[in-house]
Amino acid sequence: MRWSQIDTTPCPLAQTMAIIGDSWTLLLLRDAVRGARKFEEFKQLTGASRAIISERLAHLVEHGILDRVIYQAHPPRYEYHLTSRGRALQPVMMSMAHWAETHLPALVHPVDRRHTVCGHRFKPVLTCSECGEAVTPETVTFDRFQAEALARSK
Amino acid sequence: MRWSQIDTTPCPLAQTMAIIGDSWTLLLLRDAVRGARKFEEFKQLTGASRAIISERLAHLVEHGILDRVIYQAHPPRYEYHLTSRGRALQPVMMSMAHWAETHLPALVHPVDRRHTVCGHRFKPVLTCSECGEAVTPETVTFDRFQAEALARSK
DNA sequence: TATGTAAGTTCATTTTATGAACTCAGCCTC
DNA sequence: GAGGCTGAGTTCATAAAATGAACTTACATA
Repeated sequence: MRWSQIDTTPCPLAQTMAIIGDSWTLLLLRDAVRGARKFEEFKQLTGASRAIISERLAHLVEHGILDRVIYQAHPPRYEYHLTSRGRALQPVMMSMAHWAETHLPALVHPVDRRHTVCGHRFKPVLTCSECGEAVTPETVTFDRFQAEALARSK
Repeated sequence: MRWSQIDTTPCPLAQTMAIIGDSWTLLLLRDAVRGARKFEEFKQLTGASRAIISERLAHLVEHGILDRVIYQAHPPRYEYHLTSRGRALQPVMMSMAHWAETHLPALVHPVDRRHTVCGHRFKPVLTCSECGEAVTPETVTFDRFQAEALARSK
């Protein structure tokens, strides 16, 4: 199977990877969250080539993660704005960043991540929508996944 | 800049992507969480080519995400087990899967994700370690990121 | 008139991915 | 004891993607 056909599988992880799992794409989103808007800003901040930036921005626009809005008519110039769907990827990015801070402390700089509701510097904690307690790898089960894995591995 | 040099930057997101951001790698981890252990299981479940599986598993072992343990001496046969560092990536995968469920409902099957502490089917919610309230894109700031973005874009 | 800027596109070269076939070492069956 | 089967790979030719540099277009500024 080709990676380019990964978006034909109904797995939510595969679908998400099909949209944001390319090399550079998540860094474009990181910079969009940091406030980048323009083509040259993305180029500067990520360090990727123009062709990649061009292709990946178009891909994100196509999937409703970014909006391409004209900000000057002559000559046409565009900015890329995060949509609400794009902003909704922030938990993914925070989880990834927090994993690196915890498990690769020597390789990364610390992040000054503050919660404006309480004003504190915080760590992101994944919790259960029903009971509010933290969810850990030991306290979660994926019945359907496990059933499928068993079925497929036969 | 080449993607293969992305691991030289101190950004936590870039570091995480350098380890799990390759095509197929996250699907290998997904299947490891679902219980896959053996080379042929990973091949079956992901659909990637042998060369890719071989290379990516070695990469994950090298970065301490998987352990390669021998389970038969003659001929040598290995299993790949998630390490605690690997299991710690579950919040990342849950956030990604939940994003797809919310924003691409037509493309993915639902996930039966249960919290064993309370027994309920739940949605993962990212909360603040300090006040316990949900963290949304609107209630988080990244001062250091924003300062750097400004500095670099000058 | 010359230089600069923004957002791309094009192109030649280098790197990766893909699928099929091959390997190796033992096991299982007839 | 010959032939096939299993598991975990490796090798190879071909196809696809990434890279960096140069080019383009349409204006603005000196």
